[in-house]
This record gives sequence, structure tokens and C-alpha cells, in this order.
Amino acid sequence: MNEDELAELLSSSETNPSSFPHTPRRQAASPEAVGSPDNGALHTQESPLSHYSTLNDTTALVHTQQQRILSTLDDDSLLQLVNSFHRPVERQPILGDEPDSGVGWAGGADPALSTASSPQSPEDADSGPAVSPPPNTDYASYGEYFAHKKNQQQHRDAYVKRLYQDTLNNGQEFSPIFKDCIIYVNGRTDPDRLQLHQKIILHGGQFMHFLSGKTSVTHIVASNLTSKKKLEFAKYKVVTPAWIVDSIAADKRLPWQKYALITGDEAQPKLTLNNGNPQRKDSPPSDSAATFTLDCKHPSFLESFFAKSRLHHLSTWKADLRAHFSDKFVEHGKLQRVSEDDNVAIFHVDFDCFFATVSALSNNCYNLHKDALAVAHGTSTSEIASCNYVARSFGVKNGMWVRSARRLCPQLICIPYNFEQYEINSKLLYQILDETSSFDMILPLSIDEAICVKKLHSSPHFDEVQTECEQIASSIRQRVLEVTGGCTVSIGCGASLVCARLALKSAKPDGQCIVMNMTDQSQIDDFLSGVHLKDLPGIGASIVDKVVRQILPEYVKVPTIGELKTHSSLQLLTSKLGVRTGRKVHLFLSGKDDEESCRILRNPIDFFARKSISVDINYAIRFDTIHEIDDFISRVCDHLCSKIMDLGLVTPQVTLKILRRCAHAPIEPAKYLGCGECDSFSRSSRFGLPTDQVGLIATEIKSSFRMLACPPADLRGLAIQLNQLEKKAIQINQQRLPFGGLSTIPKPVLKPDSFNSLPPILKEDVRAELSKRRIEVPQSPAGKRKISSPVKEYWDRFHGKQQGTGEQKLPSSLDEDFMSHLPSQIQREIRRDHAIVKKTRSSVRKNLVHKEEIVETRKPWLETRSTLNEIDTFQTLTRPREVCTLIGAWIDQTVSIGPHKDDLDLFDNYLKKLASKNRTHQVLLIAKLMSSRLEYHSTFAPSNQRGRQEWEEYLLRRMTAILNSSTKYPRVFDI
DNA sequence: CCTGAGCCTAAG
DNA sequence: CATCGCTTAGGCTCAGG
Repeated sequence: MNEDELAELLSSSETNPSSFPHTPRRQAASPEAVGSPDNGALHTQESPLSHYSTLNDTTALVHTQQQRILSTLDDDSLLQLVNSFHRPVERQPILGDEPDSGVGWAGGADPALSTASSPQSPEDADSGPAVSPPPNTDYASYGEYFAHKKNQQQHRDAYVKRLYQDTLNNGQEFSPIFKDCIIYVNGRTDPDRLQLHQKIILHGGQFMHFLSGKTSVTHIVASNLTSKKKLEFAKYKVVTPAWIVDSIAADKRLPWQKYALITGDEAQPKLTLNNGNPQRKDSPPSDSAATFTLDCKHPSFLESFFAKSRLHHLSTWKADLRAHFSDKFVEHGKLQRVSEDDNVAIFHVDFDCFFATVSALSNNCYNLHKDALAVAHGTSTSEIASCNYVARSFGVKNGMWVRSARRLCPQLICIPYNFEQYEINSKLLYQILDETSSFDMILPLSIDEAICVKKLHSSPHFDEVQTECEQIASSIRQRVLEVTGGCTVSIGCGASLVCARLALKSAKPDGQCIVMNMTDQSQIDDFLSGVHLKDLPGIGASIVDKVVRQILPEYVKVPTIGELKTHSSLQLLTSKLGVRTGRKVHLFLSGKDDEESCRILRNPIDFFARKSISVDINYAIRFDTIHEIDDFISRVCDHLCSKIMDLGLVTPQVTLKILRRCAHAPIEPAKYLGCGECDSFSRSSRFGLPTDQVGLIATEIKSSFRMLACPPADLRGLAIQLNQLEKKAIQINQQRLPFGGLSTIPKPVLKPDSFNSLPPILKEDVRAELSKRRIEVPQSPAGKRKISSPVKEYWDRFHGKQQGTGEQKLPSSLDEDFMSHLPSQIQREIRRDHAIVKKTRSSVRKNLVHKEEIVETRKPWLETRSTLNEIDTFQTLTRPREVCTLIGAWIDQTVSIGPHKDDLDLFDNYLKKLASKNRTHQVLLIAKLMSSRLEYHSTFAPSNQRGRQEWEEYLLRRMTAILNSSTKYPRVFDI
């Protein structure tokens, strides 16, 4: 066994919790060995350790090798390794020990999932690693459990990758040949599975340890396949191991088709048909865009969708350009800024119908100036991303459906996207602009658009300036045409951003318009007067509509700047359009930039700084159950969290936005898999402390989704935003040395739970290794530790040392770290309660003293409240806030003596009505509220045991029963 | 009057 | 077959203290 194998061992030891250590029951080559994707996840996994049995049936050898390798690691690596086995379990303090009753009660266990648990054979049960959590306690479902497993595997793959980078490649990343590939290795291979695993993860790929219905892959590597397997894998890209080896040797991902193992017709690319003839009209792009079913439930849906979405590309390109801009200035330290007094010439440079031109040029068989061309995926309801000027002369517009465009222009030719080429040509443009020494600042606006700023040094001769600008512009245009081999840019130039933009508009296509020689306002007015309102930057259809309907007289058909100027005033504009927009429009009317647009010139770093990050998917969203949506949310959150982690950012606020099919809209809209007509809803929530933890964020979003109460089948779009991003503070885990330590690199600290999370096979060796190095080894806990709620944990932490004394100390302030781990809803409750308890601490004590008397004299509390008698108000929930307040007060006042039976009956009745009225989400909310309230009391006033027990019992028995018995909710959510 | 949530708008 | 309707930032409105 070598180090590679240890890496494999460490990175996959948790794959199969039920078989470690484990004697394989099968040969890897036999057809049953790996299992089919349909057989469910658990019992079909190939045990990652099965190969050890070929070495020796005992674990002695493993231990020896392991000890040797452990001893070669330095302290930091060892600790990191151990820590990497532990990830905090996602906690959801809802309804006591049912951590995710929000799912559990919704529709009962997913039958497919529960069968997945059954194959755990009894003989395996004892040998399972300690890390394996018992089902139904820590995870909402097996789906989540496996998601967690997968996460851990990736986490450790990343660790191993780093390790190898550091040791073998000077810390440099290996070239990410297999980026975006999710690869599964099937059966016996040469090089073997372990080596392939290493190669794949080092080069940016993702290694799947098992195939299942839920977890799919982009490639399967195999040397040979049974005919049954060939059928099964027909829809995948199945390649020989040589694809991996050769790709690495060539330092680029080679076309998989050359290594295709299955050579049926469906797997064979059509390229051979027109060999030598690159003009393949209307054929889909051959590689990478494999024949994947577009199903939002598929784990790699997000990836495959993004790969083909023009809007996604535009957005990410833009973000990348901005980031690059900022990086460059961090690097160079200095930034030219434009102050208010500077005279500047602003060049607005923009490719002409960028996508259409580039796609046409890379296809090399169309005449840009004669053929009507449009870039689009499909043939009918596909949107046109870009069309050339020939097509535009027929009235074809960007964003139009191909079907409608064809009605205007029957000879329209649709050509495919070529995102790679767009990027290349964009880089060329920026390179040319960089090389043009005339500019003080080059601001990226988008993939095909940039603003170049030239400061004018007190030259009053506008004619000279005009001439110079003309020359700059024409030389840029000439150069771009040469370098890109046919792409044209247009350039607008003016003294302000808005003038440059409007000049650009009139320069298009393939032209330039320099309007620097305007010496007086009347000339500017002349230039502006004929400009359409819609052409002003930041003025869209909605604002134009407002202007036309509310300001301009009816007879004005095409609202121009000239007309608006004669019919409006600043006062009128601000009153009709809002203060900011009104002021902006008013400034534009005189050709001046508004305050907001100026910011890009005055403080571009601030302008380009990232303030939020989000993922929106409003296409192909079709779910049946809330579980599928939960899984989807998890994946999206994963995506977002890994992004902000890379950027070193944390978020204090997350927002969920959904699109829900309008009641009257058809189930399937005209556009294939489109969202159709929808209503939009959003919900934001805050964390006590900014976080980048996917567990916290995903939980919060899932909770928000339940609040929005959208039936899964009606969901058509989903967006998750992380707002108000800030730099993650560098955590200092160690106390600073009193004599001023020289060490600046923080040493990793062994987390207490990490050691216990290690698989048993590793535990003793690691313990030995740690003790050899005098690193304190945590004691094994006596029994299996129950995962407690954060509140309990907090209580334990706070009272751990004083529990025996009987002294009940109340904290004077809230622990922010602890608070940050709670859902924001509950945080708010606790903060409020904290304030209340602080005020009434003495009275609580008094109550406790007189507990016995109180019990004797207890009366229905709820019944004595006035709100109680307005139970109808209560039931319609027109004032949910009041209801919550009432319940809170009810618990507060009865927490030591317990609720009165009459009150409970009344309350029961209310909840049942809510549940039967399709408002189960509100029952859930109330349950959460009550749960947190009780937890809270248990923390700050722990002596009132008896009453609280009664309450908790009620919560557990009655509430859960009501939630589970709800017929409406499952009907809506689990069709 | 200030603040924040939940919309809307715009851009490429 | 279809088809890939994103992402970020600012502004408006209204409710609540």
C-alpha cells in the first residue's frame, strides 16, 4: 500500500458506512459487483475498501502501512486530516428531537428511500464506523444523508488534492482538465480505480464513488462492459481509462468520442458523415453537450443548464471582468480617478451584434452582410440571442422567438452558440484597448462592451480634440477588425457617459461618432432633441410608459428628449417618476450624467465591488415533491457557498425568491419548459453572524420556502441570493503568545469531535501518532452522544461547571456565536425573550418559590384572555403577529405550572382548523415558535421542569400528530 | 423620520 | 425534438417603531 492508497482510503472510507472493514462478497468483475444505477444507493456501492481484502484478510497490514504513512505527515497535515473527517451536523431545532419535522410530517418517509435502508445486513451493523449517524435522527431523509456523504467525500477529495499540489507541484494547481466532469469508474481498470481517482481529482474532476438514481455522472470510465451494462450505460459517455491518461499527457481534455467504449450508433458522433466538410448546418455542437435529459431533478442539471444559458454566461463574464479589474488595481496599487473638474473624453466601445458575428465567423460559411443570421438553440420558441443587421432589416430583434422571427424573415438562418469563441474575441478586444496607450482607464461593462476614459489636459481647441478622438477610434476599429478576422466594433465618444452612449447608438453598425466639439448647450440640445427616450441609459420600457402616460400629452407618439424637455420640469419628473429617477432623467435631458453613473468614473473600485451573489433558475423547473425541491436547494446553496468561500466572503442575509405559476396560467406554457406566466414572491432572513456555511444557509432557505407555501408542482422558478457580502474575518484560534509570537501561520487545532469522527480503523493509529507528537488526544466518550439542539448545547456550555452547585446563573447577554447558528426567525424570538426575561428575572424566581400554590390554583389561562374569546379572529389568522404574541405569553406564564387542559383543547381545535384549511405551514411556524420558546425557558429558567415537561409533551404528541394528520398539506405538497 | 422587507426596473 | 427565461445593483413603496 502506498500513499495513493491512503489517500483513497481517507477520501472514501465513509462511502459505505455499513461495511467497514468489510470482506467483499463479490468479485469486482462480475456483473453484480457494482450494481445497477436503479438498485438504490446503499447496497450497490462498491465498498471502497474491498480491495484490501486482496492484500490480506486481516486489518493488521493496513494498520502497519497506515502507521507508516501517518508518521510521514507533518503536524499540520495530520491535524487537518483528522479534522477533515468532522463536519458539524446540520441542526434544526424544531420540535424537540425531530430535527426536520418540517419534512418528516409533510408526507411520511419516501418509500424509495426507506427501501434503501433495508439492505443493511445485520452482520455489518456492529462494524460500522462511529461516524455513521443513525437514520432518522440527524438527517431529514436518506437523500440528505447521502448529500452529506457526498459532501464529505468532496471535502476530502479537495484536501487530498491540496496535499498533492503542495507536495508534488509546488502548491500550484494541476491543470483542471476534468473541470465540470463527474466521473465514475466501473469495474476493473488499468490504471486501477485508485490511480484514476487521484488523477481525476487532481485535474479538477469530481469522482463519484457510486452510481445511483439520484447521483449521476458525466462520464463513466470502464475497460470492458457486459452487454447488460452497455445497455444500462447507453445514455452516458462511457470511455476507456486511456481517455484519462491521454488527456493528462496532452494536458487538455481530449474528445471523449475517440475513447468511447460503446460504439453503437447513438454513441458515434455524426462527424464522420461530413468529414472534410466543416459546414454542418443545424447540427448540434458535437462534444461536451452530451445527450443529457434536461431534468431539474438531475444532480448536474444546474451545470448543464448554465453551460448553455446565454444569460448565465453574460452575467458570469461580467462578474469575472469586474473582479479582474479590481484585482489588477490591487496589484498595481494605483488607480487613476476622474474627479469632477476633469475634462474627459469617454469612448464607448461595443461589438456589433457580437454573438451573431462571432458565431457566423467561426462557422465560416455565411455571408454576414447578405444572409439573415440569428443565434439560437432551437427552432420555434427558442429565443434569439443576437441577430445580424440583415435580419434586423426585416424587423427581427434580439430576444424574439425564432418562430416569430421566421414569420418576419422566412429565410432566417439560425446558427448555434459558440461561447468559447465569444470569450476569445472579447479578450482580443480588451487586449487591443490595453495596448492603446491613449486611455487613462478602461472600464469593462460586459463581454462585448467597454468604456475607455481619456483625460483631456486643458486643451481648449475642441477641433484638435475632436480630430484626435476620431483617430483613436478609427485605429481601434481597424485593429479589432484585423485581429479578430472580421468582427466590427462601433465607438461612440463624448464628454459624458450618456453622450458617449448616445453617440455609440448613432454610430452603429460598424461606425464611430465623436461628439466632442460641442461648445455650447444649444448644440448638445440639438444632438439630443431627436433621441428616443428609450435610448437613454437606465430608461426602459416601464419608465417610458410612465412618462408617456403621465407627462407627455397623448398625441406624442414617439417620446423624444426634445419633447420631454419642453413638456416637463424637474419637479414634475420627480413627482411622477420618483425622486432619484426623476432627477436622473432631468440631468439626461441636458446631456449630463446622473450621480449614480458618475460613480463608475470617480470610484470604480467601489462601483465594481461585489455586494451580493445569487443563482436564479427560471427554466425547466418542474418538481413533484418538496423533497426534490429541498435537494435542489441544497445543490444551489452548495454552488453559492463554494463561490463565496473561494472569494473569502460571508453573508449575514439570504433571500429566497420563487416564481409560482399563476392560477389561471396553463400547466405547460407555450415555451418548452419555460416558466410561463408567474407570480413572484420573496423572503429574506438574517443570520446573527455572517456565515459561509452551506448547512446554515440551506436550512434557512428551505425554511423560507415552506413559509412561502408554494405547492411544489406550481413552482416555476427559484432564486437564492446571498446579500450584503463582507470579508470573512480571519479567525484566530490560538491565544497570542505573551512574548509576541513570531509565527504568523495559525496552526490547525484538533477539533474535539474530529477524532471521534474517524473511522475505527484509523482511530487507534491516529491516537498513537498524536500522542507520539504530544498532541492532546481527546477521550472517547462513554456512550453514543446524542446530538443536542443548539439551545441545549448552549445550556450545557453555560452550566457545565456549575451544574452540581444548584446555583442557577442567568447570562446577562446573548452569545452571538451561538445565536448565529439559529434560524433567524428563532433568533428574533430569543432576542425578544431575552429582553423580557432580563426585566422579569426576579418575578420568575418568585413564581418558582410559590410553585405549589400556583399549581393548586391554576385556571385556564387562555380562556381568560380577551383574544381567546375572539377565536374567530384567531382562526382566520388575519393577525398572525397577535396570535404569536398570545402564544408566547401563554407559554411564558404557564411554563412553570404547565398549560391548562381547557386551554389546550381550545388551542388544539384552532390548530386542527388551520391544518384543515391548508395552512399547515402556519402550524409549523407556531410549532417552531413554541419549541424555541420552551428551549429558551429551559436555558434561562431551568428549574420549572414540570410545566415545561407538560408543554414539551404536548408539542411532541399533539402538535406532531396534527402536523402528520394534516390531509391538506400532503395533498398539496406531495402529489 | 429612519429602517428594512418585498417588490420592480434595467442592463447585456 | 423542443430548449437552456441570468445576475447584479439600485430604486420605489409601504409598514412599523
